[in-house]
Amino acid sequence: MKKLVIKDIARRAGVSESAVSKVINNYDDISEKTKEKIQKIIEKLNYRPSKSAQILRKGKTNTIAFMSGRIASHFTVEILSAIERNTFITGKYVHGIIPYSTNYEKEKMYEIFDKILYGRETDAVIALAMNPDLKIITKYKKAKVPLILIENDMKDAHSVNIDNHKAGFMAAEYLIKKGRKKIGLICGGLQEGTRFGYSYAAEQRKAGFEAALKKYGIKFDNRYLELCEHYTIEEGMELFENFIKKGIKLDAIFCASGDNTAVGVMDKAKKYGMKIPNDLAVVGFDDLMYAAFFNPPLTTIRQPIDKIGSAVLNTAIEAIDKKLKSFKHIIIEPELIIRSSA
Amino acid sequence: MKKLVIKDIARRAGVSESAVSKVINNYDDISEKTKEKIQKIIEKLNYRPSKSAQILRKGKTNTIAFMSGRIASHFTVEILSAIERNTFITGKYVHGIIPYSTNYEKEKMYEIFDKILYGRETDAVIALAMNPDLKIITKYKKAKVPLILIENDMKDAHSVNIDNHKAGFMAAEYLIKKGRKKIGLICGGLQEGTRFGYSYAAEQRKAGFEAALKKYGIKFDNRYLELCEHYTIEEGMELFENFIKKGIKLDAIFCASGDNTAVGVMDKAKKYGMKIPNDLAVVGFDDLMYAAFFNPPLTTIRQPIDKIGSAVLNTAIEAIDKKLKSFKHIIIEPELIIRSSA
DNA sequence: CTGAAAGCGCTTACAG
DNA sequence: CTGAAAGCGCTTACAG
Repeated sequence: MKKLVIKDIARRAGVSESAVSKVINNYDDISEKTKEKIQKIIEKLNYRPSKSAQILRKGKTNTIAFMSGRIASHFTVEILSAIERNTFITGKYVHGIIPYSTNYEKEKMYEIFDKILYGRETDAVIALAMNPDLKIITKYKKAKVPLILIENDMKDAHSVNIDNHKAGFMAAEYLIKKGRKKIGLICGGLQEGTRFGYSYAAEQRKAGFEAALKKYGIKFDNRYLELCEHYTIEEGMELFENFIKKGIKLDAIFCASGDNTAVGVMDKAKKYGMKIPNDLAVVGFDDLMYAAFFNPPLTTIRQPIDKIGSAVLNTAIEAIDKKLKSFKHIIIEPELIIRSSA
Repeated sequence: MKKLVIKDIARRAGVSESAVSKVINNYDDISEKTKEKIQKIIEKLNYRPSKSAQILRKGKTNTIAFMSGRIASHFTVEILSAIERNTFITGKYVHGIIPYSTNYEKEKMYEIFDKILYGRETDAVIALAMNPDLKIITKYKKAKVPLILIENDMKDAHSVNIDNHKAGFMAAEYLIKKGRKKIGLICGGLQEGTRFGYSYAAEQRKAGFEAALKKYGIKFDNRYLELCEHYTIEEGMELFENFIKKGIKLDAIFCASGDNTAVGVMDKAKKYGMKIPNDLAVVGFDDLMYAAFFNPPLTTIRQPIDKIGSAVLNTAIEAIDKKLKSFKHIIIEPELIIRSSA
């Protein structure tokens, strides 16, 4: 089966390739009659223009990169899916979102940033929980390739975040008002040198958490902090045991690192004979779709995923279309979802 | 910032574009000396070849399509992620897997199949739980674009499946041996006309389920069957209530439609005051990463996702490299994971 | 080992 | 309104 090219259509229709191209691209400097004739042949032969040829010629890929540590993370997926839903709504970049995962490796992250930029692979980049240095930001700015950060905020790039400070504050304040005194914090992205590096969002959550403690006159004991790296259920279990090993008896834990961690914490705490929330109150982060079905149902901070998704995609589209004079920094309100775990 | 092209590199190195191309493509008919000189300049200027130009010229996209109803489904994600992990292992098609979602619409599915094929968008297509007609299969075969089906099986396409018949059998037999007599079945993909259409995998699961019943002399009452369409937790709740409404009192339910359904069923059953597993045993399907943390922990059929992922990717790669003389039909063993819900 | 030339399949000014 | 021509940025025979 020979591949169909524009010349084949032109020949059969008895017109020029330009004419066919005009039909493909919906230009209007073409007569209705010719247009119809060409359309019929295109449909009959099921012709579609070669994507790569179009990209090469137009210099526009109609494609947006979505970078994350890995797509398998359920939070990542919910974000990606929200973006996808919004492509259907706007009709733009449908099937044009390409996932790139850094495998949580910093080097790979830089490689991908470079590859996309210099290889002109996509029209824009959406980066979830990525913490590139200023050099990357500047390169993208200079090359005028829009970069939209989620869970990060830098002056010379667009960004969409929830109010992480407020989220941390809300969680802590809720626990304090419930009478909890010894509140542990599990948080990722607080240390530069590690595999997972620094996260702006995490820092904000911690700051908000501490602000609430301070407001109510509670001093934050640094031993009440455990650092998260992998964001898995298993790590939540380990981290809970770290508190035990340190001989610390908490009456609450705020898992700023996400619901996965909270699931692990609850599971392990129960194995130590603790009742949740009586002996230990647990608050998660994200509100995964399963949060209401864990044992007990998880109290958590909801990230309004769909709002984030639409803000991100719209910003990307506007930036690609050069409708943005300056960098957008969108803040979305988090929400405390109260269930049974706290 | 002017975009760097091969000519720039050639000029700076004082060589021809061909020479640069040879370095990019790792050809060896070039002297070490020239090669090094060119490499240095490429590195210094951070040059990357234009992907679309390469694709256009080489006729190979280095890209594989991954089709599914939507990527947001957690099962889909786990499969996609397994494929992704395997791209890192093989070093092939890294960041070359492009998700296409049909939004569960049959028409969109056909549109995507055509678009990919005629627009030469990818080198191969992996289709999860898609049920295209013979015409599509034949078109792909003729065009020699490899098509790998997951959760479906057709003569003229590659496929990777678990043994769904056995899975259905295992689930039913386990419940019967536990003394359950009135076993309900929730299953998707059994009806052509609907939005979600027919699924080969679902049919097999049901057949296996019925085979076990038959073996133990239990007659399957058709009122014990509820049809699933959306595979969500909420639908699981509804479907459970359908049994109640029909006045049917079951002592077990096998959710062949997946763990999500099982979660919904358990939740609603508890609201009706039933104890799980005492009053109602529930078996799910998939073994999602959260399955052990629901209330109670879910007994379920595990799909060995990573095995599926590597089988799928390897088949795709082999097929693209034309190493396959005939269509591969890979069957992977399912596994019954016993926890507390049954 | 090196490079000039053709061409992949389109789109875009431009002339008519 | 129509079409001839140039060119997007590469790679691939091929001649030397």
